[in-house]
Amino acid sequence: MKKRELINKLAETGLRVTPQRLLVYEIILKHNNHPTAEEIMAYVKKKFPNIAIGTIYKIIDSLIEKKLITRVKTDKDIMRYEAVLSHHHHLYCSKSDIVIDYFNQDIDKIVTDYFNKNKIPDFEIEDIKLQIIGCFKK
Amino acid sequence: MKKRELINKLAETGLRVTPQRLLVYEIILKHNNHPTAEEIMAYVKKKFPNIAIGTIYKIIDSLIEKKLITRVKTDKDIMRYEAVLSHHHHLYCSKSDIVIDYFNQDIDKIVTDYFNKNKIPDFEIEDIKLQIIGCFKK
DNA sequence: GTGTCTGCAAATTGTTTGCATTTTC
DNA sequence: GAAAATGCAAACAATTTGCAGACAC
Repeated sequence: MKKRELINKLAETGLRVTPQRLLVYEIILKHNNHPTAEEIMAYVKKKFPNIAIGTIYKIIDSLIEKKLITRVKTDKDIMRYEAVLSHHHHLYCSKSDIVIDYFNQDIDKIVTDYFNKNKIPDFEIEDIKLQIIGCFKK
Repeated sequence: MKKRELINKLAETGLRVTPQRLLVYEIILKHNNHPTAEEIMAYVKKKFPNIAIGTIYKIIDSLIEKKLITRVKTDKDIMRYEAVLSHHHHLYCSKSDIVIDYFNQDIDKIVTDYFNKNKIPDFEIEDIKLQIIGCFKK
């Protein structure tokens, strides 16, 4: 995605396009390791050494509110973030805290079809994500 | 589950059966709302007014280590806990921080069969859980 | 120029740690 | 009696808040 597009996406939401906010958005979008707030901070600091961690959190909150990014839940007690692109699942490494994106439209369809035929009583499904826990073979 | 069984389960793990630990285990087991540490604390305090929050965390850690309970992460940055019974999934309410257990062996089988036939390259699957996000119809 | 955003520091929240005392086995 | 668990307080880590000055629109 070009920088111009990012700027437009930000502007569309009504958020002001500040260089810090743009950079944070860019990092979360391009970094495919689901960075934590501290990791984002470290990157931003290279360009803006005076950035405050509070500002990072405020920017993150504003992006979540405008649905440009989402939180990722891991077992550990730290939040990670990702930019929502297309629908996907997560591979969780049971040995480390690593989370990898997993795209698979076949399984999406299988699961969606199943729940279309078999509704959960009194519950309106908005989204279904798979947490695939395991480990990487070396 | 009878109290006697709980005591046995605890004793089997090698953990010492103290009244505080037994009570915490009982609460997590019977409370089906995935209580937080603070919620557990509030319950335990009725019987042991001097209980310390640090003790609650130590007990929780010991139960997790012995695999009697597991962590559940929600959108908010708070840990919740549950006693692992049989394999199940979670319904996440998108409006509140509520998490409900969801048991369904049909979908378990469908998903497992799929991944038995379609392996993920370089990844050894240990478990698959569905995060079903949506909201409850009133 | 107005209202939003940043940077800074202090406050808050959830969790962990160290140690003396008590309890389980 | 030895090892482990509790209670308490202090430490820590992640996140939030309040506010003055700076910046986007």
